[in-house]
Amino acid sequence: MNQLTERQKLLLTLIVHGHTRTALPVGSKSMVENFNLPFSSATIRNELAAMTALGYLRQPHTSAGRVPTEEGYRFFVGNLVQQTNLPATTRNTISHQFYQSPLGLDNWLKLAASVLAQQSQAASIVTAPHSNKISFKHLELLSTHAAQVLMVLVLMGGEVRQRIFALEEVLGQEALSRIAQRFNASFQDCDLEQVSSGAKDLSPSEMEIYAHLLDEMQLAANLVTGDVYLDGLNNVLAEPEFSQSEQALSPMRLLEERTLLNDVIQRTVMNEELGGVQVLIGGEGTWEELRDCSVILTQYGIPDQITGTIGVLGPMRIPYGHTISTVRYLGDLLSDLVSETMIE
Amino acid sequence: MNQLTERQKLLLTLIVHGHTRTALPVGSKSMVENFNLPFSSATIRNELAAMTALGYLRQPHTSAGRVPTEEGYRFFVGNLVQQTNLPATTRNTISHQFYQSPLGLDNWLKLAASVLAQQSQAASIVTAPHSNKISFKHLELLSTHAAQVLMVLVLMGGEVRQRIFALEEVLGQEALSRIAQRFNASFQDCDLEQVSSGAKDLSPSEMEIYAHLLDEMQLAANLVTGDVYLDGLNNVLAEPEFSQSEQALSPMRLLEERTLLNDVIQRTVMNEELGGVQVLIGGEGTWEELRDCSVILTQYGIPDQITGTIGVLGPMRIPYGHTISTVRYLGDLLSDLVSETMIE
DNA sequence: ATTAGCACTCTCGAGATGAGAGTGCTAATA
DNA sequence: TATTAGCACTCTCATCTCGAGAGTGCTAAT
Repeated sequence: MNQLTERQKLLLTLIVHGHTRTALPVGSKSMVENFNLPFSSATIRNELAAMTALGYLRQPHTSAGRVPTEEGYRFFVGNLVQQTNLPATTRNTISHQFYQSPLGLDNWLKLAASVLAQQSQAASIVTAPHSNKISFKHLELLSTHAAQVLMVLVLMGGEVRQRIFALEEVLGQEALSRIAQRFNASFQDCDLEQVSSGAKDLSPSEMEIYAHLLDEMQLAANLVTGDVYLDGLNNVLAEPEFSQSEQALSPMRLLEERTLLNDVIQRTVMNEELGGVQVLIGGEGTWEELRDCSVILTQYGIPDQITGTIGVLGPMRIPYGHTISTVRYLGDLLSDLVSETMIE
Repeated sequence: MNQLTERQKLLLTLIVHGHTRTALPVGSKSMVENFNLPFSSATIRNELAAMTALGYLRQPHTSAGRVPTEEGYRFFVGNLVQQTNLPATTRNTISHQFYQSPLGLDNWLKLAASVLAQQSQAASIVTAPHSNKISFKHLELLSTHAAQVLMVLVLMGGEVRQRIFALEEVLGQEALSRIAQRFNASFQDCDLEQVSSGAKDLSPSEMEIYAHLLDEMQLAANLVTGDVYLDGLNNVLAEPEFSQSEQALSPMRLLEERTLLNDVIQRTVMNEELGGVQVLIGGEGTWEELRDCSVILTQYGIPDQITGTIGVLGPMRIPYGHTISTVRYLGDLLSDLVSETMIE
């Protein structure tokens, strides 16, 4: 690992900040002017040449200023970025909004997406929290119309799932309630496996209902269907690097297609740094669509029990310090909210 | 009302189609070539001049071809568009997808949005169906943790709403079930007004729960929170008229901001034509953001009971015939699905 | 090790130019 | 009278040139 001198680190930091602000390459002369540094532009040029050779900087063309490479950003985020805690006033404004918002997890998630988008001036992504291990909490069966039944299933963690189906035979509300009561008694706190092995002496109608119950739990376990809240798409579209609409399409696709998003989230949950916040810079060689983007993500919720993801997608020159802090703060906030409303 | 000759109608139709395909102004010479018409370009020029004077056509600049004006599109949609029914194979492909999709209204809505976006090559909008008159169907109270309670409320129409709150006093599951049972008995099929006037002899805890119940019903009645499913945003971004990212932002804002969307939907439900499908061309003087856009909407569900909206936002040169047919078909499909799963 | 100076390179915006497509008008034609 | 051929004219758009501006690398002096 090639170490940089302190002065080189300073220069890298300045270039990152400068380029973050202006979206333009930054050159030696302008650096001296703007930051009035204690050395001359020629000195800086020498340093920049060295860092370019090391792969941390890049020139869009001969005789332009320098721009950080992916490597450069990675080094910056790994070693140089300063972990500012969000100022107290900002924190208060945000938590106040949550306090004022109507109750309910989905409202909070929407709000989190909205706040994050506004704070980071980028696109935000919030996935609904999801129990890793599903377990049965409560079942309700309601007669709706003829043989049709509305099934409401409550899982550990407070996840509520509903399904409407029709039975072969018409059953009244009393009969349905009795069945629900029986299932509630036998499956209390059972996980998917226990429920699937625990069926005995069922009548045909009970068997049908049991099948739907099992199916719904399985669906919840795999949960391809988890809600995803997006906000601030226009922020990323407004960035100059995405001004040609083609360029903007690829990251947009990522946000719209669930599968890609899941892929990114799953592969990113590996290591723990920056207080659990993950930073993915420029696709990391894996995601061609993200060549010019960075993604900043964190998990929230209760580890190994019920977790969701909150994060941001923006241009590679996103203000890392502030964005990382914001993502972490909102992640912690959502974690608190989730554990408060958690069913034990 | 200025009537057009048959030939002028033909020419208008050709211009609309031509411009829909190419996004370019279409001129007299190219029309003769492409459609080999039985009259010369000079004749066409005369006609075009007349129609330009009438306000149906417009020249982006002197000596360019013609483009339909809002008026022109409106005339086209009002008198000239042919109501193609969707080809049977397309209909089958679509309904097959619904058949294959996992059960559940929200999945259907997502699917509808996705199918519509793909078919129309524009942005699709689907709002969740919403009961116009809220009425109580069933209440369930579950103890979660200490004094915390999960309330699950089922409304007529199968809408399920949930809320978590804490009581002053800790109540066991049995006590909660008893309260729920009592509420279920007294409020069966009551509407908001009846529920709000029907509270008598309540214990302090019951009073708390009752307040939450009432609040949740009120929330459902106003339903600012209704889910909206969007898809195909990239389709509209890909259109050449929105290639400068600024231009694209305004319609995007419309889609992201709930309020604007509701506004458009509400004001557009007036008259019935084209089989209930509404066509809003170029903002109609009211919505500046939609100057270059058209919106095609229809209501689905059961009129006056539970309704939602499905539609499309695209460039003004959207293929009206096909898009209108598609919106209508999907609206009908959703209506069927909703009434099938309707709670009486 | 740092810096002043200089020649050189590259982008970017401002005109200049010409091909192409389209128009309106006039006069001839069916 | 309706249609059409012909023509002069207009406007855009892509391409080109050209000079200003910003930045670089290198060399020689401090």
